[in-house]
Amino acid sequence: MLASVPSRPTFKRLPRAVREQQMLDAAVRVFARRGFHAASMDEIADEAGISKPMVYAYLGSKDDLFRACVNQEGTRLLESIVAVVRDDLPADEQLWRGLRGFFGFVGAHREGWAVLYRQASGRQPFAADIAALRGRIVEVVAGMLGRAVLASGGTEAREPDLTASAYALVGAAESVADWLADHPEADPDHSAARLMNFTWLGARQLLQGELWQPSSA
Amino acid sequence: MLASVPSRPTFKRLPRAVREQQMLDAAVRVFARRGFHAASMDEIADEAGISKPMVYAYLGSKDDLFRACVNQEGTRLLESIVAVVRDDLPADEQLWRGLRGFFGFVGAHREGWAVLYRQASGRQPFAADIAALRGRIVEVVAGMLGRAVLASGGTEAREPDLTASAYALVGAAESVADWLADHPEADPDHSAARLMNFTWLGARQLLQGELWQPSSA
Amino acid sequence: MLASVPSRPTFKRLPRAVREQQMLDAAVRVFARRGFHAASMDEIADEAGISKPMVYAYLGSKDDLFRACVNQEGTRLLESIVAVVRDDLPADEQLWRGLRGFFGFVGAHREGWAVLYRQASGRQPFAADIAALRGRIVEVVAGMLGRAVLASGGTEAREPDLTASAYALVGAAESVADWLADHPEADPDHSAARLMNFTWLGARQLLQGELWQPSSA
Amino acid sequence: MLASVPSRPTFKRLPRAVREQQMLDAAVRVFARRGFHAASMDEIADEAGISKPMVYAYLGSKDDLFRACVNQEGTRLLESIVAVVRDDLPADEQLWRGLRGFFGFVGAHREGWAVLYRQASGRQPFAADIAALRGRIVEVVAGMLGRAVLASGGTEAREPDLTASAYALVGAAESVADWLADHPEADPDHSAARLMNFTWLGARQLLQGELWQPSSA
DNA sequence: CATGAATGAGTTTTCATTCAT
DNA sequence: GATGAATGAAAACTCATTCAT
Repeated sequence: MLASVPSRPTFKRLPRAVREQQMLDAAVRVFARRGFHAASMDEIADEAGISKPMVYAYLGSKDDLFRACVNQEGTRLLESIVAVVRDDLPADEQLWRGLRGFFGFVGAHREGWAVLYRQASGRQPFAADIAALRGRIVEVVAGMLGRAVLASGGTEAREPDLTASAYALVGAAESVADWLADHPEADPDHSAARLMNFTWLGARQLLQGELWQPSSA
Repeated sequence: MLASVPSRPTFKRLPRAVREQQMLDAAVRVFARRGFHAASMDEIADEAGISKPMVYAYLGSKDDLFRACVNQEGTRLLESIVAVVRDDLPADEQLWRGLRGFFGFVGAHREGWAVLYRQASGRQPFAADIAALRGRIVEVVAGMLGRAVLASGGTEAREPDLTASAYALVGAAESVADWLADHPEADPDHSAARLMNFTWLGARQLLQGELWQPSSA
Repeated sequence: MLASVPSRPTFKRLPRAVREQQMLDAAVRVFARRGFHAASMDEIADEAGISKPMVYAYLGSKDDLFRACVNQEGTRLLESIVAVVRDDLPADEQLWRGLRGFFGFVGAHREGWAVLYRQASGRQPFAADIAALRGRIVEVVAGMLGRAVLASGGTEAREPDLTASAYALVGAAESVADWLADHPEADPDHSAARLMNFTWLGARQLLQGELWQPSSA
Repeated sequence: MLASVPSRPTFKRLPRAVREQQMLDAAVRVFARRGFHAASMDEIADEAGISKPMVYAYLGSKDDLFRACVNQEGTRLLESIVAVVRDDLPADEQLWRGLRGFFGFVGAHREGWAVLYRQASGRQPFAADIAALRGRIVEVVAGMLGRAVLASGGTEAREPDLTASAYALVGAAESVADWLADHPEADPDHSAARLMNFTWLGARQLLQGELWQPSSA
């Protein structure tokens, strides 16, 4: 154990898979820190400890690279949710676990979230990727809501209503998550619980037929 | 008659205030269309039908210009909400009107909304401005929520809870607005009502003390 | 006349037309000197005594710029030929003048010739422009050949034969011109005369019906 | 039988000469397709089905490689002509065979021809190589022309005249070849015959002393 | 008041070339 | 013998910003 070779960090000639992952991680950090446009390939290469041509050789153009980041983080996010939801649990429990998974991801991967939400949502070429991701999440959430309504004795809800409610819920979650990402001292589980209550009680009332009516036109 | 003032159409030489407004409006459009970084001063000048040096002379650097846009649109948004809310109305009516005001602004000024909300891209030098403005909006919404709760007989809610709920509400509203924009056949008031219900019923239950509790962990 | 202002070369703020011409001329020189790919926009800007962004502002991309060069020099070449050919002259005289115009241009505008022939002929995006230019020249030459044949008592030649002969003649001329461009000491008129003889006598014999026949398959 | 030589298909580990030839052929194709500057060593290595370092190990730098291509194709072209010309044939027959050999090479090795001829792009470091090679070709053609003239009873022609005629002939041939490539329905031998006639009759007349004289200037 | 002309600095991207295995 | 990994250098193109008129 003693007098071993002074282990310099294994600098050069790593296998492709390793380097690619290093680059992706560096890219996520830099995109989150600067935003897509302000991020420079130079800075990303620096952050990855590699030269720029390697980034291009392995991951392609800046757009390709960003898309790869979005896909990676998107997949991680989805997995964070899906991993904890189990079909054999009661509906409310499913929703609760999904929310915790979501907020847990945001709390633990601020950078990934910034890439997905603050960078990609608005930008033309990537908006589609994000929309697709959000669509998949909405689908999952709508399914959970539907089962939840049935379970709590409601009549079967029309699908458009469920989808719209899911959009609202996902939007609310995104917004809260965004706030969470800027407040590291906040507790993700607390946010999850608050939103769960909001959602669960409101949705239950609403979908069970109680309605608020505007008193005037 | 000869040598009289050559009456070129008085297109140009507008008073400063008018020109500044033209520029700001053009800038809002371009920033919304492209995002801050991708927007070029050239395109903004073009959109305003004026030459670039004028933009610099009147509104200063690109950063200054963006800040001016944020302030203008933020003020407009706040006014859209405040203008329709009247303190002497019942709390739920206030919330309903506020929501419609908000929805109305987002629907009618998507560009302004994009500038205010979508540009929350992290560490730009004016991120503080945006954060402050979003803070003020959330504050207003939180205030409405709080009064609504009190009015409907709830106990006074803690402020962080209200703020978080306001974030959720704003996020839900934006998400629904996005969905609306993609579904022109849908009725905005229907969406507004659905969100109102969601909010009102959920908030009422929640803040009146009923709580959903996780059954485990 | 005396004590005039020491006329520093009028450096800056030239009107657009002048600057554009300066740039085009510089570009022709650099493209001729280095070839399309090896020519850098930096060097072109330097040669024009202007900064790179001006080149892009006025003439567009490197491709655009090159195309502009090709068009300018192509037009000049065509004009060099057309300007000296007069329809009321005998056919052989027309051909002779056309050849002299062609070789005269090449002798006087080596750079333009290099741009047209050595750079543009092979390169995919510009080959079409050159093909069109060559087509127009061939057309003119075929017309001259046709009238020449008629004038010297031949039967009317079939058009494909004329076109093919014109292609051969133009190709021959291009090749000789290319040689000429590399031998500044050579006399363009001498080359013109030699090719004229070659063409005129050969074409006359050929088109009057005399044929060389291979003795074996 | 166990532990015998693991018979991987003997694809790789070819002897050096074979590999070198593969590389040269690939390089010729790529240089012809893209031109010298636009051709990348990557594409050449790919086309040869080998890795880049091998190209460098066997054939040296890009310049070296191009020079090798020029030499190979030049030799092949010369051989195509020389192989079919036999000194004991009549002069016109020699010229005819030479022409057909030339045409045959250009038709069958357009890539080689492009490398040799179209890349005459001025001042590259190996312009000298190309010029030398073209010079040798022209020399051969000029020789044939000269012998043809003598054989048909003309006075000995001056060498510059022959050289210039050879340039014209080569240029005419290339131009016709280009035209042929665009008109697949045309008969190559027909074109060859037409050019032979053009050349033969014109040259005979010209070099036997008949001259066209400009009537003016 | 208003603008065409001009540029320094920085961005993405590519390429010939070389090591270490 | 053969190659995947790696890079320095340079090229095309853009942009915020400023004079001189």
